[in-house]
Amino acid sequence: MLFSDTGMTDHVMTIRQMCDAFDVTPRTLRFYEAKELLFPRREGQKRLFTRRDRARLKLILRGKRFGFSLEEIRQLLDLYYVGDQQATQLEATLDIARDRLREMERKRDELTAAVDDLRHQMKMVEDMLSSVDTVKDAAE
Amino acid sequence: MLFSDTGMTDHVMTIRQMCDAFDVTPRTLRFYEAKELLFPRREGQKRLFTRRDRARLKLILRGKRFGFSLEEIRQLLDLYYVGDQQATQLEATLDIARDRLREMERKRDELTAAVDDLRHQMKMVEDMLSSVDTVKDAAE
DNA sequence: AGTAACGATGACGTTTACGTAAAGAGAACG
DNA sequence: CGTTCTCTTTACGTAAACGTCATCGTTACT
Repeated sequence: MLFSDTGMTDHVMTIRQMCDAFDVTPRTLRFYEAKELLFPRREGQKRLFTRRDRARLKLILRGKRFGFSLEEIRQLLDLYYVGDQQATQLEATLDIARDRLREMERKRDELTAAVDDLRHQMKMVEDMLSSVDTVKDAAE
Repeated sequence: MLFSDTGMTDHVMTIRQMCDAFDVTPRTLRFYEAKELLFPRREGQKRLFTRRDRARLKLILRGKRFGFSLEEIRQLLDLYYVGDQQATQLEATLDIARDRLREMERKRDELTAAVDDLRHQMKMVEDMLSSVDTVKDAAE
């Protein structure tokens, strides 16, 4: 069981502790649970978030910053918590993973290019400004 | 006028040509115009998209892939089409640009880390699968 | 026992980014 | 001249991702 939690250090957290730790609202956490992105345990009524939930939430928030939808993120999350499944299932999972990886690499490369573009553009504006300053210096 | 189109090569395009070229719907282009992301000229009723519009649309679609909102993209676009403004305005513009740049760099770095993570995760699954195959080979 | 405080469960509201259908203007073709 | 496109505006609809009540159930003081 390569990826299953043995739960040695399962320090659980309440919803409020989670909100403070990750800067999200309770609504968000309940929403993620409804969408099967998180699986907090229940103690009576109350939700208890495990280490696994925290790891998943971290990936969720990261994925969101990259512009992935929650549904895409859910698929990504499944890659990280495979558990003991059939090998055929795993092969399919790997295919999805390869797709996601390609997408992320493409995104990263585009982003790198965009950063360079923006840098270049800023440099032009900066040069323009400095020349204006020179003119102003000369005029004063 | 460092960034203004002189319009030498202003081959204009109809909305349909734009849609085919960029794989978007007419609705999307009109929507972007309404949100002041594009400024097609008018010939009577009809919209005519210039080289400038095409450049902007390219940046819009790129920005969307990065997970920026249209409003954020609009601010970014303004950086690329400064025109002849006051230097004080440009300084403020540069500040925004620096913020955006930092955000994009942070995103790029996170994405790079995520790509590495995913690669690592996939390798583990692949190893697991190959060991399963070995067992299967031995059993057959 | 009373009353905050925290958490749960609906259920309706909101924003973003368009989709989609209705109705009309204008060129083009047979 | 009628019809067929392409384009227009107007307007209502929709999916995603939550926000925002309202209501109710438990602890937890005091």
